[in-house]
Amino acid sequence: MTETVTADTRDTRQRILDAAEGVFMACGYDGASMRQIAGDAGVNLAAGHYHFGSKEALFQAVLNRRLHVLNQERLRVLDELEAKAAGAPLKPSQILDAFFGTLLRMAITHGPRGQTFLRLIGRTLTEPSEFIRTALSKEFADVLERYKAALFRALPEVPKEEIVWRFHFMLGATSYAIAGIDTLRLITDWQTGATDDDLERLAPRLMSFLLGGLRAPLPAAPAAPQPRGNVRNRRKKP
Amino acid sequence: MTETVTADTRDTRQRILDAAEGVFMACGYDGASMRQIAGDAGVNLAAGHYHFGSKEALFQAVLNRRLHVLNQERLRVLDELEAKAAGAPLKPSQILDAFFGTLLRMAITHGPRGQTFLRLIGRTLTEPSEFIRTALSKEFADVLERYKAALFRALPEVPKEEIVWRFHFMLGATSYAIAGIDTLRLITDWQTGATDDDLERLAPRLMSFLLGGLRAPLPAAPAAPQPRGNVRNRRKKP
DNA sequence: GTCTATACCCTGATAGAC
DNA sequence: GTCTATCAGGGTATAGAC
Repeated sequence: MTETVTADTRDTRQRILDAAEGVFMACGYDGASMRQIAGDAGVNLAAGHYHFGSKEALFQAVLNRRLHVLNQERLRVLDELEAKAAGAPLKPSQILDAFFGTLLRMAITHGPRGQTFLRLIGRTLTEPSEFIRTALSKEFADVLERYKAALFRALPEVPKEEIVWRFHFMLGATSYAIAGIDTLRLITDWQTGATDDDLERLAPRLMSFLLGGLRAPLPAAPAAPQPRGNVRNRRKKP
Repeated sequence: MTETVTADTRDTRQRILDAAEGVFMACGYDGASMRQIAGDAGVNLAAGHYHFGSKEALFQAVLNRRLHVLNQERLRVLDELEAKAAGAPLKPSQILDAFFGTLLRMAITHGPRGQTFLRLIGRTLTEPSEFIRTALSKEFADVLERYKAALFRALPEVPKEEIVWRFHFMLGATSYAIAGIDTLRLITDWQTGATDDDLERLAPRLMSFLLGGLRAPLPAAPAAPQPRGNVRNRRKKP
């Protein structure tokens, strides 16, 4: 907490970040406009550009502000688990809880803002813009590497390639569940009875599902498509 | 095939639809522009509005063109399975294959265009715009109702609410896996060795994962958070 | 019926006064 | 550091030529 910035400045930046978080969450990156963000934040349009330089940079700032602490926490929890295990492989459920549970817990403990960010994360992982992919890739590199390694050790009988795919699927189920916590209900037209504390009810259900998927029996043939009519599994590799 | 429209007209409409499919897939709804679509299609900017009325209507047309036949096929396959079962409940794996397998198979048999559409579907399910939700809700209503019922019968020991949630998660894992079939690889920075026939390798892996998740053991306590340090499961209900 | 040209608005971004 | 005024470009939609 140096005093390179005045208290007033910090407030402005913070207000812009908070407003941007909400607008990006509600409208997506393309759908959001700097004007609306500035309006919601109660600041001038130019303030956003002054403090962050561009819309892209603002988006990255919004993302990193919470994503970084989330991923640091994920690393810390994993460190703790591995220290306690003293060299023994962790249980898959421990690893999943450290990765996905930490995410959900953070959203709960951070109140409504945390939920907003959680949904922003869910949406963002599906946005394919180049710069977003770059930003996420950088931010996630260490964490994914560590967790990937932990899963390899935890499931030595499962081919690594399969674990990677399943991590992929788990990420998808999670971001989708999070992003659509109030959206998908309309698509599917199902009343899940959820009202306000969706997150606390979501967590255990999601974790069970993920664990079941991760530990599922391997697909019939290791790398061959299902026995159907027109398979084309000729590889081009020599 | 009446001749209310000339062959040339049909080509224009088709070209616009094909171009729109690609652009919407690549940029999302908000990110796509009518100018780019018209450019890719080799038609004038106004042609899109003439043939479809608006950007929203064009998007719906792109969606429904293939989504409708997909969902009809899903219903047909389910009918067939249930007829063959003669009143007995289906196996969960059959139901999942009818729903998700049909999707993946359609993408394969329709060639590169099918893959483009597949990814568009994946992206679209995460778009929160009001009109998209409405369109999807209408298009999916029957299919989801039928498959939901089939799953209830197939898994009588699992609470219905839980099945609904897990269907939700499966949709997420699938759309994400599909939408990110070449996107996520960059985020995760993993080489999965996949090149061209990702889809055929994806299908069996995904199906195993989904089935494992669907059949996972139920969460410990029906509606209580996991036993952790700082649980706050005091409900506000009286 | 089909396409061309254009209108009109909103976007992100900037320069310069305060 | 903050704000006003403005820019150039791209957004959707439409009036009117063929």
